Amino acid sequence: MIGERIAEKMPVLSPGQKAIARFLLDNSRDAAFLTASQLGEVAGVSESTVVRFASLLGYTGYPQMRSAVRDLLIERFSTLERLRDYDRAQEGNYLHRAIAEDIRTLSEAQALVDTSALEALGAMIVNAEQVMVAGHRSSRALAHYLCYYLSWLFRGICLLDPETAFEKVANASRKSLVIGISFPRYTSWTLEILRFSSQSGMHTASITNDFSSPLATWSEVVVTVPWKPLSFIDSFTAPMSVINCVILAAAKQLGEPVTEKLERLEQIWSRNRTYVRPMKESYKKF
Amino acid sequence: MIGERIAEKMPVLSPGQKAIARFLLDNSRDAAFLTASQLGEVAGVSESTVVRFASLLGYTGYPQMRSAVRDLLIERFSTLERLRDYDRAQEGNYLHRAIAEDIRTLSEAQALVDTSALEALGAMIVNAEQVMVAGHRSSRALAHYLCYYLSWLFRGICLLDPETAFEKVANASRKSLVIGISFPRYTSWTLEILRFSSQSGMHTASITNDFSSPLATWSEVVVTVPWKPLSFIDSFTAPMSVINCVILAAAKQLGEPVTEKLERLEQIWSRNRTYVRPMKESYKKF
DNA sequence: TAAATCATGCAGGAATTCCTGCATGATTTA
DNA sequence: TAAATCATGCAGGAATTCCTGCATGATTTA
Repeated sequence: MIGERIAEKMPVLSPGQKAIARFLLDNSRDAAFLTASQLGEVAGVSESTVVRFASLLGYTGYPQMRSAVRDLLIERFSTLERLRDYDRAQEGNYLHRAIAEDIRTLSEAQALVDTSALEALGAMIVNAEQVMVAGHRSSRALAHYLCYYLSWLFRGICLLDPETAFEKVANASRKSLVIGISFPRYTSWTLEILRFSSQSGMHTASITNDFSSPLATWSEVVVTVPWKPLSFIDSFTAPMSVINCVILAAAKQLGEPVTEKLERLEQIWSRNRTYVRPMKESYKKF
Repeated sequence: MIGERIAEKMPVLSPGQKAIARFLLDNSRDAAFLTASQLGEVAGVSESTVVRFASLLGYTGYPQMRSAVRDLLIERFSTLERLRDYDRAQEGNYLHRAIAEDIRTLSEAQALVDTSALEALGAMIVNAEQVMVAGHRSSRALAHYLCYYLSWLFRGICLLDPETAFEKVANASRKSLVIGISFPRYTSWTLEILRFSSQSGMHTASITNDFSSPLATWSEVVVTVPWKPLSFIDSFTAPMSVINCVILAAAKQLGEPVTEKLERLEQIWSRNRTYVRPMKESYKKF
């Protein structure tokens, strides 16, 4: 596979060669048909550089590299054809089917998603003094994700953990919001937190699979997500997508300040080197 | 379109030309890549006949005809891709569109998913003495999810955290596996962990967006997931689905013991009241 | 700051691919 | 049956594409 060869050599590639690599990875469909000089042109380097790139990857020449790209393209093409012909679900191995199942659930989620509930939740988040998110076991991943992005935009975002959850809720203002995330089989912990919060007079919301969920009883706003387990796994693909929607809805309610906040974060990140530096410098490192 | 040109000329074609025409129509996928003499060979005629066939169809030369075949192929390819995309993107509000975008990315993931890489990763997990997962910031949600389910089936699963990550890796056996999860813009921390692990002689793998990812450099196995940000959010819907696949692949490699382990877990959960008791009883409670 | 190393483009020759005149044998027409 | 027409392959030249030595300027190292 050419992708692997590129990955392997990535650190030793020169800027021009990286340009070629990126073009190949992003546009393999078109690259499969280009001559060395054409590829050079679109990548902004000379024909020579392209040819040398091919031999650097271990091909005996440019034509051999192009064949590799072609094989890749043909394979993708056949996969697509096969998937179409045999209607997603049937064909492919168990991994393809697993993703197909997620796609189906997600389509359902799209059809069923309750926009007004999402926007209501968005508004609650914006107006809350503090937002606490409760999710346990597998749902904790979702809770973490939600908290992570909300904390880009809001203050007082907090991921509840079993050790201190009740204390945190007990000490929070009445104007705070507690969001519970749980899917069958619902964890007792999340339910207890939500009940306690609701009974303490706080605002509550839940992200769960259905209105019949026990969480719904203690929630002012319920965002439902169709949910289908995959073998023994819960498959949180659809909930993940809907949580994106929650974040977007909250951001939209917040309005203007979002851009400003994001810009400030950008500066902070670059000052603190949170992310890998862009290409050219990381190249130096190796 | 070339098909029409062929249809038009069909009655006046000689036997050799008909052989070419038939090959082109039946195998346009492969024909798009052949030279005149190669096409002649597979069709059982000489190069000359192929070239003359091209001009008979009204092309100025063989390369022009091949371009037409290529355009056809590319168009079919894009159509297939578009079909998968359900084109719901248009309708609905921004929340519907956000989910539609996720669906599209997921379809792409399904087409591109590298089954062999997933299974290789599954095997690595099964054979590792310990499995440590590194994910930071938004990717931490994914790392948590992966760890959570792996710990149902395997011992020695561990979610690395910034405080003790290097110490844990340094003390782990060489037979352990470190899995890095990161997407653009890659977090430095995850990269460092992976590099350190790889240089310490441990097994490494990564779940990332592309072979050109810096993580790929330090990974024996790379599982790629197409990844598209949604506004300012990363949208980990597709990665979430692929992580399900990783878990499934590992479970499948483990084989028989899975059922047994799950049954034991069931007993433990019910003994510890981890989950809310089934309907009837929980209903009484309220 | 100077020397060394490296990436890159250009140029020109090598290799490949394409095109076409001519010869040959098959098929059709008279 | 004989002449004419046609399809086809071969051969060799034209065009395109690929490859590599050399020079240049950038970057790194000492």
